[in-house]
Amino acid sequence: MSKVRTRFAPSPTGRMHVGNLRTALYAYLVAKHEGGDFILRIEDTDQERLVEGAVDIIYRTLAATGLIHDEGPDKDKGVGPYVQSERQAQGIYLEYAKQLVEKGEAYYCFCDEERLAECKQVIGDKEISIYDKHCLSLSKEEVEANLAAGKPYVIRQNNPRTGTTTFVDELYGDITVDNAELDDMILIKSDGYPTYNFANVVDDHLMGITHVVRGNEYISSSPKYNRLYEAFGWEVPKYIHCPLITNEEHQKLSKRSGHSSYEDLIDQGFLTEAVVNFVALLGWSPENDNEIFSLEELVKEFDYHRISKSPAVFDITKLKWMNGEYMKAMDFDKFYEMALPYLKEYIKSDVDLKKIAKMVQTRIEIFPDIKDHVDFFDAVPEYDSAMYTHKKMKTNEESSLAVLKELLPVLEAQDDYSNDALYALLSGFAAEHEYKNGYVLWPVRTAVSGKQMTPGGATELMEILGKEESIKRIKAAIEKLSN
RNA sequence: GGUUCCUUGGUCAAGCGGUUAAGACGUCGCCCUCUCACGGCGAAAACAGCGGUUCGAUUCCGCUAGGAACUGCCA
Repeated sequence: MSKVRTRFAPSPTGRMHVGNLRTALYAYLVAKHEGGDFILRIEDTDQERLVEGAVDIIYRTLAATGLIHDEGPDKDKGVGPYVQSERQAQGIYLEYAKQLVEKGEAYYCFCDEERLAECKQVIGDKEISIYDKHCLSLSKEEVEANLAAGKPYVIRQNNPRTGTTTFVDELYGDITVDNAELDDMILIKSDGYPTYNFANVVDDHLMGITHVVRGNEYISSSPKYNRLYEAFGWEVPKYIHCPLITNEEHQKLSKRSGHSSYEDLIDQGFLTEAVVNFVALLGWSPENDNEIFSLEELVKEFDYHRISKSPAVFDITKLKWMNGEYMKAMDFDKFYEMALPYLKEYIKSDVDLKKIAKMVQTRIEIFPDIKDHVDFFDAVPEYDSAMYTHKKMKTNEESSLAVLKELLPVLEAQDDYSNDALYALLSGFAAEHEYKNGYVLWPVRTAVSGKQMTPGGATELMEILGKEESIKRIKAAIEKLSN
């Protein structure tokens, strides 16, 4: 058994789509589970779709997610270059295409747009075109003459019209199609660049890729790739086609969903580890029912035979839950560091942000959730006094006013505003008056926060607010309730 | 339209001929509790339909329906 080699071969066209991220993850895991190599190859053969900076995004994303490649443009281990435009410049693809022409497996095509338009037909609302092998009949002399005249050309694969072609997918098994379905796809474009279809096969072979991990959308063109391998006499790699990731409407995840890329998710306050974990489980499940996996654990557990065949909906709600799990499990210092920018954005007053971070850590799923938890620290928001009425606490506006009035001098006399001291004070006060704790703590918490729910209890909040601010807020509440 | 693939609760999914059809998210209820959250316990919720094969089908086969992908000088 030779060493497993997989590759991730993205096009530098923008952000990292979550489908691509998962493909990269699976390719990485297939290799690493077997102690193999993971290779990065940049497929920039479409010069028109290139986006500046997109290659950097690819590098950054792989580094951030921990999908470290063993070989790539920046780490040549002898089968480079790892960027297709550079390989093109070396003439690699044209050379191999010519070999195919020699064998009669491919041919030059000089058809222009006008000629090609004749092959098009509209069925329903779709336009389809099947090339009619028009240029296959050109004699060698005619081809030479056209070439010499500098006529633009493409090189097409010459597929048979009869018989069938079968390829094997590790997950889907044997897939057979009629050769009549196989269009004579273009191998070399008129600008001299290879198409994905051709460059992929040539490079995967030249780079010694043993397992081709890619999206499901390539499954229908795989028979044509197989014919290429056979035409060259090359060994066909193992294919692993991953199921699609869809939106809630069961359609291809698009930019419009707002969370279609890894970078979108990070912008929205998700943690890299959670995104990787979540995406791993979209189309794959472990033998046990564990759901929280670090990348290292995934490497150990990942058996690609357990990848499922049906498409999976990207459920942002479950991702949020998972993110929350990572938030809670995170080392506090690290959490504090990451939460700080958010805390500072929503809290301008001089309070102990570390304490607030601690309160908030078990209550948020993504960082932006912090806002709703802390927006009362700077100032009590406008609120309805009806909030003082709480059935379970047996409180209402009148009882709250009475309690707060009674409590005010007690709180003014208190100097130790630590949570423990305050709690002892208030529960002592309640016991003394034969009140239930909630009967006094509910109005205090409401007075001090103006909110239905807060990241901590009344006394915890007062510890952070401090004596002066707490008293001020209680007084304001008495004022409000008195009107 | 053609080709190929897919089909277990709302979602992710286990299952690979005999099960009370796991587990998770979400939802709902209860407990804990100075609110909320965390945590604990529990509930509702699924084999697309129809035919075969079989002593026995969620599991195998076929058909139907639904969905998706491909059908580019994009990948």
